[in-house]
Amino acid sequence: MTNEVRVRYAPSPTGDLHIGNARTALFNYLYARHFDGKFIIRTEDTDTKRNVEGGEESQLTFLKWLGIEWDEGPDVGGEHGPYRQTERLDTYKKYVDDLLERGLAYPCYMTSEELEAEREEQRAKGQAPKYSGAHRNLSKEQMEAFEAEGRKASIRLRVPEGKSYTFNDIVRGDVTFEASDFGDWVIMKQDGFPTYNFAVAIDDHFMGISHVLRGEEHISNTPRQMMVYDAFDWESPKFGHMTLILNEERKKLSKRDQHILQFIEQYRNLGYVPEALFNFITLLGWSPVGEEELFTKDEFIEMFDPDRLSTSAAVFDPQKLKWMNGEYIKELPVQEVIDLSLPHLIEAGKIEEDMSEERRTWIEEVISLYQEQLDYGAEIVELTEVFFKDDIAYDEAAQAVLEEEQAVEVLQVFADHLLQLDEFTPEDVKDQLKATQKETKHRGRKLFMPVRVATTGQTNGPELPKAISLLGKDVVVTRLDKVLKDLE
RNA sequence: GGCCCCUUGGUCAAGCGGUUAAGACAUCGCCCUUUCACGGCGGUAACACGGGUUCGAAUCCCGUAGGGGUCACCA
Repeated sequence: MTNEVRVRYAPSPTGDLHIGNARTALFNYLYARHFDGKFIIRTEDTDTKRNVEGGEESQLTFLKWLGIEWDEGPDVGGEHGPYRQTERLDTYKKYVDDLLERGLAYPCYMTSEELEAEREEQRAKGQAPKYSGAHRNLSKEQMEAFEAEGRKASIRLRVPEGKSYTFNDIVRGDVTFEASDFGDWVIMKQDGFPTYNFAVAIDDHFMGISHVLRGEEHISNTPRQMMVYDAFDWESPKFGHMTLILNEERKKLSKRDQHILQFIEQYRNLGYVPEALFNFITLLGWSPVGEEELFTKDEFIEMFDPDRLSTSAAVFDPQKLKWMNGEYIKELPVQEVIDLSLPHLIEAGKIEEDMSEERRTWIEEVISLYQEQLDYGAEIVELTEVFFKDDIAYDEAAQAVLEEEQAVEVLQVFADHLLQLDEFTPEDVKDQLKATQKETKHRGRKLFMPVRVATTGQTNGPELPKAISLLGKDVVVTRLDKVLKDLE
């Protein structure tokens, strides 16, 4: 094996791509690309009960959507495959047998009930739950007796006594664990499938993985994996444990958190831009040199530096993601903003799916009116509300504007002018606004605000002449009349 | 509870022995714009605490406190 950088992302096909996993994938990807190495995907599907249909495909789909590509993996193959653990069972078996033969592992016949009882007892005594080693030295006769009972064995690794395991973590420096903190742990389950820690070590070795970058929750798995490398006298990869992503309660982001969207799919569905998500996630737990925050993927690859991985956990801030996405949307060609937003208006029933050419032009203009304020596609629905409502409600601020003394006069004059109009372009509307100004001597907010509020119901919104033009003469005149009537 | 990790504004974060302790989001104010939005400028706001080491500590060491992770035949 050379010094080539080979890193991997190893998803379980148990569900969709989660933000935390996406970040792990992202950093491994950046690591590989920055150092001209290879990025590998391996499916860890040994818990067949938890695997979900299409799980792997979904993971890969959203990785691609984020702009992450890989060099080897279950879909593209490679020299170190297969890349699904369930297709590597022979390999695990072979090495388990080897350990068994050398006495470094042994069969354990305890049932899950017995093990649970053991743990309960330890907990009751205030001890750390840990396998007691009850079946550590079973005689041949004892094993046969258990077999005769119909029990099936799992295979446990004999944890060396008195040994300590230190690894130099890429993000944290030296971390040490004592062997005595661990009981003999299962490397192969009763069903013949390897356990996570065993399979990972075997695979990482045979796939030539040079660096293992993963979440901090794996830090205490590292010594277990080191035990496997030791047992075969293999050199272990370098490890790096990235900080966790926390929710606003400062707890590890869990799939059960209702208030935070945490699947990449959800962001895609809401009309987020993949580049923005990539950008945002990369800045969660890593920071570049300078003060800039908006970067392209290539820029990230260029400047990526594992030394700048942060050591303390980061709270996920959806608000900042929203802002960042808005920054990307501002830079997008209008057509892309339309593509991102229009489906949401259709879905919300604001506009019919098969619309006329005229209607399509109209809605596209409405959407483009909001490009600079839009943070994500689905937001268009609430932003454009005034275009689809019959009745508009006036909140306190709006009401206050309408009650200003000049309001009635301004609205009356403006309405009269609009009535004269044949054409209703933004320019025409603007001209009438000017005419109203001349006639009433009101300008600035005294002029615009009552008009804005009366026509849109809001004290803020898009550029007024354009908005009024798009609203259409009938709607605008009706709204003005209604307000004037109410104010009498 | 054992073990491991972490601790700079509300949030993300820079800082790696000498700084007026950056920047961004959020928030507040002002300016620009005949309104709004965008944008620009500015304000409020932080080194968890206690001991050391040092001429000097946000930076190094040790404690304390707090937070988190993990202790499965899940991954």
